[in-house]
Amino acid sequence: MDTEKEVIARNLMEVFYQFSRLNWIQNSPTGLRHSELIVLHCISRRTKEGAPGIKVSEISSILKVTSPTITQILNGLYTKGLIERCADKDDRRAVPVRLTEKGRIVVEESSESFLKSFTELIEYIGEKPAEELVCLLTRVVAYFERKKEKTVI
Amino acid sequence: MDTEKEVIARNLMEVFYQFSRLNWIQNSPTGLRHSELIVLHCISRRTKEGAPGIKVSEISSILKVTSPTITQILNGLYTKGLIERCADKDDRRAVPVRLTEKGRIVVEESSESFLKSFTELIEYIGEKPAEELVCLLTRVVAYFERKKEKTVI
DNA sequence: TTAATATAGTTAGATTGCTTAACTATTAAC
DNA sequence: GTTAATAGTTAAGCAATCTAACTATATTAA
Repeated sequence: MDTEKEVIARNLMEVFYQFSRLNWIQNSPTGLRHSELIVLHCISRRTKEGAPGIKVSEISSILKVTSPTITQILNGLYTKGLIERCADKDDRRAVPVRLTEKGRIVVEESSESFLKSFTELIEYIGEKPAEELVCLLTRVVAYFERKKEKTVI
Repeated sequence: MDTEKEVIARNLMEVFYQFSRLNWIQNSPTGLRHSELIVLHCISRRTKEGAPGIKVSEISSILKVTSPTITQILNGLYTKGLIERCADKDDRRAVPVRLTEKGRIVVEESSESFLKSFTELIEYIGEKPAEELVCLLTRVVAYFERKKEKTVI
């Protein structure tokens, strides 16, 4: 006989699974992969803050993936002419990247449709519930990340 | 200048990203992949309901992946001795699968630790908030799945 | 100053989790 | 009986990572 908690736990697992297979990142008309879009936005965000570029290690750290992962994604974006690689004047090892004009256009367009998609989601579930969702998911993330640390030790 | 909704939208995107990269399926001591664990549990659930086995198409439908995906996972589980393939007496095409004794043991052990992990999560965020989370995520899933249908047409 | 250590990024290879295409055997519909 | 649909399988391909190994550069220690 399941306890109340066990029922909730099962429901959580199930909805987590469903979410895990969700395409909340919409497909790009320009044929970019999801990972590429995310990195593009990451670069855009940083350069909007006034930085001349963003380094592989910074993207890697922000997105919590390894730098070879970022390098491969950047290679794709570079091939598609959406980013350029610069030289860092303080550190010859570093390779800051920034958007090309083409990249900026792509980011702008996808930002708009992205934002539209999410503001509509907020309208769908309500503003207060959306804020609540952010809060709850943040705590879920915190729980599992702390659990992961414990497991490692 | 960002509107309130845009701020919430950004926060949602960010926490969705973090959540999507979360390992809420814990690693199996027996070296099983996450996908294998999920399929094992799917089989277990159905056979607990009294069915003699579950077909590829049923798993495929429940988990919302294609049948070649399921076949490949089943191949792995079969190799590891965790499932057996049966003959369907009504339809010679169908291949119902069920757990071996070994598979039952694996499912039992992982079910326990799985459930423990999630009941602790529920204790962490609270029972009412956990129920709220199920509800909210379910609506998020519904929103994006409906949005996907629209896009296809 | 030189040597040892650490760091930034890259390439290559491997794994996982899917998908689609093509196929065979079987079943259902006409 | 013939045609169309279905169940499952195999093979190949793609996306999204990771680790290992490497080179060049910067930092630290001797």
